Amino acid sequence: MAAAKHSASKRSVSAQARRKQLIMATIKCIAQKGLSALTMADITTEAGLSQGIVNLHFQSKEKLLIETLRYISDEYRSGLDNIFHDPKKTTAEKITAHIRYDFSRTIIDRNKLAVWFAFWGETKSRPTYLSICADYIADIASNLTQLFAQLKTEGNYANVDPELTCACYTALADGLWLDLLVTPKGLKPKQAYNVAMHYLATQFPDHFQA
Amino acid sequence: MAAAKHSASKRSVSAQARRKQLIMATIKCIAQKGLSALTMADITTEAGLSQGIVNLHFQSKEKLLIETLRYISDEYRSGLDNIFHDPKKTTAEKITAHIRYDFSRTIIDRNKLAVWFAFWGETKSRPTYLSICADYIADIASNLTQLFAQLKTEGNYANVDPELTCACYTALADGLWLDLLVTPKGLKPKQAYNVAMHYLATQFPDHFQA
DNA sequence: ATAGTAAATGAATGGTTATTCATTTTTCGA
DNA sequence: TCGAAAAATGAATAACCATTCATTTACTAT
Repeated sequence: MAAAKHSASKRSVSAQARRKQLIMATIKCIAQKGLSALTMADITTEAGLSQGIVNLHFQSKEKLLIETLRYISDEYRSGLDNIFHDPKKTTAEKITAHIRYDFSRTIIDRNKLAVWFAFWGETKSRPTYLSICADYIADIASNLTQLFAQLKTEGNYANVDPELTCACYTALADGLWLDLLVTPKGLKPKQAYNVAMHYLATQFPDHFQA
Repeated sequence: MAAAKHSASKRSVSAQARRKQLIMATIKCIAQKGLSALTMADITTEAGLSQGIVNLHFQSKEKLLIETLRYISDEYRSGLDNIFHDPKKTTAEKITAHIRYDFSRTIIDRNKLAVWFAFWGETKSRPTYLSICADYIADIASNLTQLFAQLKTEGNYANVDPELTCACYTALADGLWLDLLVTPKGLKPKQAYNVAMHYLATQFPDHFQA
């Protein structure tokens, strides 16, 4: 009856979809107000739902925050896993895809960057946040080190230390993300990508260009 | 009278010293509890003073936080300024000193790192935090780029792009700080220093060793 | 259609916390 | 030594906010 029922308005949405809707609203609100000024009312208003909805679906604010961190963490990790396990790509192509991904629109969305750093800023005092972060970091470092080790063999790069290169690239990417967040007018995504490539070119000059 | 009057106990301290005492307590508390759970009571208890003291010296909690960010920001910047303006150092020595400083005990104190990242996580929503950060970042980048440009000339490094090298080193250092904060058991200060040196060695191999 | 169930609402509650300010303590010049 | 001014205190206040739950609304199976 009547006009079209557009979008996920009001009811008639699965519990999972509602949870995701709330997580999205949380990401937006953290970016807009910061973790420390964030209220339940902000989140539910942003989601266009009622006050009590978060407690209904997540029990508490703290649990919603943890699920939000887990959401962006899983999203990031799964994107990289797809690249790592893609049988159609060579080692060098996987590395290129990894870096492209690190500076793609999905990942360097400033709302999401704000969420990353908001949580990182609290890890020292919140063991749960820390363990979620430590978890995916170890996972990714292991894959990337392996890729660098393979390329070292394939390309006869005698002087490359895969672990060191991985530590350096990882730190560099984190730092570039920070720059993209705090100096959005100073550094553009494309430039950040170029900086990352510039470093890789120093390690694997036959495969990557600055 | 009786026994000795040790340390800055209770009264008889200049306004400036009291302000610094409160800033120090704030740094410790942010590291312990995080920005979002931080209360005035935490800070005043840590300082061993009364409830109302922060409002007396800083007017509000927000102003204390801003002064705290400014404090660590100024401390960091002034240390680098001394190095940059030291007439007894060659260009290469200044760069080495800069990196040593970036990974020295004063700077990578985990309490202070926690404060840096706590504020960075909020910069998107707090223009004041952002402007304090953006300010010192621009300052330091300008000095460091200049040092790299000089060394390029002095050492005939035709392929070095001083601005790119500065952007890369700066991001790398930020990322390594983050690692030191979130994975203290994974990365030690000395290793972080080595990673930074490893990058510089790719740019100025005759002056720095990986 | 309808009853029964699940989802959502939002006003009320209770705990927390920044800020205020009347009072107390300390300092210091005369 | 004394008195005025400055510094510090901490109990009281008022605002805020996460959570609860009785009630309402929507969905589904019969």
